[in-house]
Amino acid sequence: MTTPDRSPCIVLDAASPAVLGETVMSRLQRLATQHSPVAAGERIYTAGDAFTAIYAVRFGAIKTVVDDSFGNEQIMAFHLPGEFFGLASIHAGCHRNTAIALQRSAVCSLSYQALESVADAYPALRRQLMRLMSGAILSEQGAYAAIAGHAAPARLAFLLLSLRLRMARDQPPPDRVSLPMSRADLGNSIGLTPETTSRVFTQFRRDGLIEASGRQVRFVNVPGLEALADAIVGQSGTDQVPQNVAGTISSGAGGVRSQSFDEDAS
Amino acid sequence: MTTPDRSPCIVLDAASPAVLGETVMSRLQRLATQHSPVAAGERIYTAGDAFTAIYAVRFGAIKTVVDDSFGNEQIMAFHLPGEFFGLASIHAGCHRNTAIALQRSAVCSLSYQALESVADAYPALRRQLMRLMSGAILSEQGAYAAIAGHAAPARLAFLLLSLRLRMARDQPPPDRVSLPMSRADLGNSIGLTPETTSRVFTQFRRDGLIEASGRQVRFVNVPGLEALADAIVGQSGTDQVPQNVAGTISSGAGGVRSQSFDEDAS
DNA sequence: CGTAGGATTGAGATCCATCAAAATGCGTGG
DNA sequence: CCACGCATTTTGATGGATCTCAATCCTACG
Repeated sequence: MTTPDRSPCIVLDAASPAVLGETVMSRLQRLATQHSPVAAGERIYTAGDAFTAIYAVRFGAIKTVVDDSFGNEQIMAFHLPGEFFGLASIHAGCHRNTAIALQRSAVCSLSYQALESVADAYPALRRQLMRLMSGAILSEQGAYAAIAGHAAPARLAFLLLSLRLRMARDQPPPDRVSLPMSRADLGNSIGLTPETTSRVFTQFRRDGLIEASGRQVRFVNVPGLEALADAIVGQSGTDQVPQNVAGTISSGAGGVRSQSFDEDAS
Repeated sequence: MTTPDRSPCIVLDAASPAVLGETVMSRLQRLATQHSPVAAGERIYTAGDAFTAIYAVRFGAIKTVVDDSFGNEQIMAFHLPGEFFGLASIHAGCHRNTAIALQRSAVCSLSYQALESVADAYPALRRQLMRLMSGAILSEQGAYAAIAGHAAPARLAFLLLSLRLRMARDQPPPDRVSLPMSRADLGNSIGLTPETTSRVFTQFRRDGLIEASGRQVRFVNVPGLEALADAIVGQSGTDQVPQNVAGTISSGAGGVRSQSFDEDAS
């Protein structure tokens, strides 16, 4: 599974040398391990495994899940290309969730021990790591607010809009997206049954909000969806970048963007 | 509000000098600012404020909330003595939630800039900070799993058990606890209305799981509550420390323990 | 072409929010 | 010490939203 790293990890490509410097970048690239693609359904790591590295998605899509006593799976988050996962496991020293590929996917891993060494030497990297972790907390909070005390349409609208923004890494938000996950997974992640999820989909279709056939979704009326999701996101509706902070965009819910290593305006 | 720091912050007291060393400890204590107690309902910080420091609870109890478009408040988490809050705001550079005292409380703040400086000099502190952040992600995940697709009794049982463990910082779990928050807040944090929350309380009373009068709660049948909450926590029921990692315990949901600065077995 | 898994739709039951009202607790002031 | 007023808690009745069970349809894939 651990192949020699030919092409540099896309995640590290995304990181701006302007922020971290060429030296840090090259050191980071050396400690990144490319993994060969895995098929849909394959596990990247399993709950209970020793924690040794954090992961980033190169292509495909990953879900992180936990299982309850009865074996029911609860999806914690989806992780799209350029996003990190496995950060929650630093604390415990072993993985607290299981990472499963939703489709043919490839990830790269950053040895946490090595990452610590490099970070010891480069404060700038350390700060980016802190921001990355903080962004993960923020994402969780957004997802939490999304499902706590909100109706099914609001939850689904929120999730779809979030996925739409995250699927286009830098491009303007696309009209059409190809969802990497089933209706069941989509619903599970926001606390809905597959049936209810499907029903809300057809309702959205009837209301002219989207066109959907299978996993292909076309966003027809984005403002309409946003009106539904606004009950969740709050903060005056527009989820704009706060101010002129050395900042990046944080999607309301979902994965942790590697963009956190970026610096767009500086 | 910012008074000279007389007594060392309880949070830093909890940090083990054995891990960080006396030098780091004294530097940390110097950058910690004690704040005078605030009354119930007072805000520690408000969403939109510039982010300058992370906070820890000395005594009392804090809730962090976000407001949706309609002004409805959604409680993200409760923070009990010894726990940190405000970590989600590192990413954005400004606070993304509002921290409100549930009762007369005191907090201390750690200037983030100063914290970074000290962390630059002391790798051990940096690692503890990373574990602290990771623990926050873990807590959010636990809370998320708790409310996603679970019935009201399971959610409330989970929350009560979590609060019970966290109210006793090191002592064995107490039979009786005095909840710092109203039924409404209790319910809001797990996506329930005050009425439903009250009903589940009476149901728990009828079933002999707890005795409750006002905010005083006596845990009569802990295994019974755990059976309800087990549908959430999963992981083979017992939430034990993973292995012989340089690890600490992470309560399933809620705040971030300052215990993260501790090292019990090493 | 046939099968299997996913998606959709339907009917019924259940859970929870809502609206409404009564009861309890608590601080204040008489 | 008691009475009052307000907030919180509790309880009830009702309706709506979502889950469950079940069947059908669709699509992808062998």
